[in-house]
Amino acid sequence: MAALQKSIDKRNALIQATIELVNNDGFHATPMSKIAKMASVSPATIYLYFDNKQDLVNKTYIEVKAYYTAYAFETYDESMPVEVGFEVIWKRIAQFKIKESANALFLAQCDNTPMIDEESRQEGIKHLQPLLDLWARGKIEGVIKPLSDYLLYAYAINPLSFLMMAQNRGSVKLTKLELDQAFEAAWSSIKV
Amino acid sequence: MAALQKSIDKRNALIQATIELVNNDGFHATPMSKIAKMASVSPATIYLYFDNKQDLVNKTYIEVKAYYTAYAFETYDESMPVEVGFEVIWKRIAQFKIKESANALFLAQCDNTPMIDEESRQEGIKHLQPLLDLWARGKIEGVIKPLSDYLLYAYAINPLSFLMMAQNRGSVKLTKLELDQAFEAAWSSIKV
DNA sequence: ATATAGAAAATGAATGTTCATTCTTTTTTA
DNA sequence: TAAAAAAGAATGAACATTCATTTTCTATAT
Repeated sequence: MAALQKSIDKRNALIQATIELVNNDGFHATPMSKIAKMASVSPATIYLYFDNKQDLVNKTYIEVKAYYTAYAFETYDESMPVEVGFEVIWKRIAQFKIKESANALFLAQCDNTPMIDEESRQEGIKHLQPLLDLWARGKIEGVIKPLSDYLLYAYAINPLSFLMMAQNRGSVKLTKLELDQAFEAAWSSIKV
Repeated sequence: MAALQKSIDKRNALIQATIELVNNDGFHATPMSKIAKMASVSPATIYLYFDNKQDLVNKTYIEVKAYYTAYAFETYDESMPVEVGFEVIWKRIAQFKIKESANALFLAQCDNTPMIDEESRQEGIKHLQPLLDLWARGKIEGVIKPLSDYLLYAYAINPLSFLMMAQNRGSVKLTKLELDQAFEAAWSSIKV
């Protein structure tokens, strides 16, 4: 038990170090030795937990993605009206991008580069299903425009990623007002 | 004259090879030797045209960005009404993402990773000024919502990048209809 | 027009470093 | 005390960059 606990701590430390270093320097500019040092572990120890560098980053991606989607749907309930459901999910996602910005930044980087295996990427997409179901219901009820899921995502959700990245770079500071405005813009673009 | 011409050809070949290889493998997974081979040139020759690898990718970025913005504003004229001007620019940008997808993909990758120097990134942003001016005019005339430029960009322009990347990955195929729908969504989110 | 010397451009082969991964030994755990 | 976990040092490959030569240009003298 104590041993297992210790192992989990080490694994977590490795995952955290990977996120932070990849965020700062990018995947290929991050040596295993640096990850090990930041996790207070020998380089060789990494290979007790992961097969190799690619496996480490794939598993980190999947783990962060799972955390993200759990966070996103935390307060959502399928019995909510479409409009309410969308607002609830959208605001949780926004909150995630703000409060968990390191995690969010890591996901954005993974989604925008060839650093992740296509297989792991697919794995990550599945998790958004409840949102797709909500949109399907919204289309049937005539509340949401009959657009493809990709279009809905591009206008309703993805802009948050862009804003988060800009904020993280220091180019912009998202106020409460701007966040409300962003939600309005998102809703305007997909509502009937 | 003939010599200069030859030099420009080699430089272009190097830039093209950089774009293609970085798109496929990412910056740090692209060795200089591979770039040289694709450009039919010796590795040493790269250093006659660029200081080092970072300089090569910075210059490639700035060059592609300049091409992009020239393309975007090609058919725009400041005397146009705001609504028309926006549509004209938006559609040119869409066209660029579709017809010049390799260039567009390269820019997206640069904008979403730490691979480019902050200085080169700043350099690239300036070029969008005519669009910002158009928005300023639109706000004064009460045609466009009084949102920050980052918000406007996030909802009016950036979704195109997302759609382009998804299309490039084969996840979606943008039809003429979907492009029109995308424009409608973009306009809905920023118009008063 | 042609030949040629000197400069510029280009090359392939080194160089030295960095890094992922493995090996052998030591430490910790049960 | 034996098995598991961890460590640090070693290994070998990959890579950015440089070096020593060779090739190509160009401008001038014949």
